[in-house]
Amino acid sequence: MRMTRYFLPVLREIPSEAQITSHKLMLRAGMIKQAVSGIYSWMPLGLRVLQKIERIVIEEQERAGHIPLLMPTIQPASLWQKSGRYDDYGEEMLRIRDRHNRDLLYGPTNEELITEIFSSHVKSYRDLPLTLFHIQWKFRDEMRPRFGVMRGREFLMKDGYNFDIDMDAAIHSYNRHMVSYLKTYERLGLKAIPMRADTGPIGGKYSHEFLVLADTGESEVFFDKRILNYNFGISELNFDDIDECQSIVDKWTIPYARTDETHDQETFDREVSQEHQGISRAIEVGQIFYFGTKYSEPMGALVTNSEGMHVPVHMGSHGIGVSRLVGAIIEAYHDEKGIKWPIVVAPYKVGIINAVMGDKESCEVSERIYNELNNANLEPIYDDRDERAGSKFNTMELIGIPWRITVGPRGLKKGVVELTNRYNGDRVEVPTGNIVNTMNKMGDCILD
RNA sequence: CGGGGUGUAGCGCAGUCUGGUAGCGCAUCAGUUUUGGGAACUGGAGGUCGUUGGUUCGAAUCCAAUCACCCCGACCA
Repeated sequence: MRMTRYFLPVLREIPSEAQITSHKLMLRAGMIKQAVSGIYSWMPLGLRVLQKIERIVIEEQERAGHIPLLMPTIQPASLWQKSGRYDDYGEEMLRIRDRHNRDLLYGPTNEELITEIFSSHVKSYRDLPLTLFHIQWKFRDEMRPRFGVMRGREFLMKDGYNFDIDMDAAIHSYNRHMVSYLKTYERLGLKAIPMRADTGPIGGKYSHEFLVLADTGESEVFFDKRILNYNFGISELNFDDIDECQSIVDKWTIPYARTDETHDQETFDREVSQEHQGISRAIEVGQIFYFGTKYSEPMGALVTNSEGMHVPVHMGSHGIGVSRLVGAIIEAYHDEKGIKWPIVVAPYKVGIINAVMGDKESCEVSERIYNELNNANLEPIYDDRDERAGSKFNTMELIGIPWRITVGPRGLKKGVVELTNRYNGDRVEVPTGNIVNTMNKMGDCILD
């Protein structure tokens, strides 16, 4: 992308509405624009990041065997009346009425809708297990939205729902989700710790929240610090292997890790020695639930089991806050100059700075490098604006592009351009020829 | 929803106490000179001072109502 043709409304000054780092940086980097309290437009740069995260989430879901579909944002009130949640959900649910006076709502979650879909098509245990998911905008009319996309009213969420024949099978689905979530967060460059959680309005007995430690987090968490050394790794695993999933879940959930809702100081002291006790603020980036037949019973989601009996399916639901993750990643990856995107979610991978627009050779070499990187799918963004070099450096650092190639007469005299790593500041001079090779050799080392 | 704060140009702010018809920095537009860490000069454009009503000869300024946004709390992916 050429900056002269792009729409990148960066701000030099921090809008007064923002308090926390990620919100300030998202506004300054021109990623979002508030439409009204807790509701944002995603500007081109922000959208690219959002979509990259979405892509990773989808890939990991499909890898775990979960099936994508897409449900609407608007739902009929009647479904929620059937489950009994229409009255329970309260003011957080945005209720709407259409021209025929029918009661609708902007979905805060989709248990009812998915159960309806499931029950009208699945009748036999032979079709189980089944896990369906989608990534869709949700709306929860928070009393007090804040922190930008971290706590908006409208938010993008991946929510998935598993259907199993009995509790044992559903627990495996629960475990499978935990494993795939751990993998997803790790790919995104985040250390997310599963913590025992309250089930809230979703209901049920089993639930874990995934929390990323950050000073600006909304929850206070208590955990065994040794969990921080755990690495999921990228090794292949079989999501259908019940024992393998269970052992991973055990490893991650046996050490003490709880939010303030479920924290118990006595247990904490008994299970974790003083030196290993960790207390921190944290951002919740996902949650998984097993709730059995809470929805399948009232909504009549029955299947025939192997004995020919009609039984309600066992269900769970699972959410990843996709739009919130954008903020969470920035909280984890930034410095005083701006964002430092992990390369897997970076909106562009390489920024090209033409340091002297008046210099003919600089322009030619910049153009050539831009075209080469583009053709190699290395997602370059070329700052071809007629600006001072300093201004371009600052913009590139603010928007967090992982690699920067600086082209200018100083280097070109020696036949080199400067390659700078946003993550650690390392810079090397590289020959102007075959930049694509050089970049490919650099690999994905930004998460290390 | 309780408590507090703020609304003045795209962004950041001053002016409000003490009423006299709006200003600064950045951004923006034109031109010239510049050009490796947010350039300089010259000239220009841009504001129903959140909204409505009131007081007054006169309101950004005083009074009232209202709306919006932000912060602290209680609640949530």
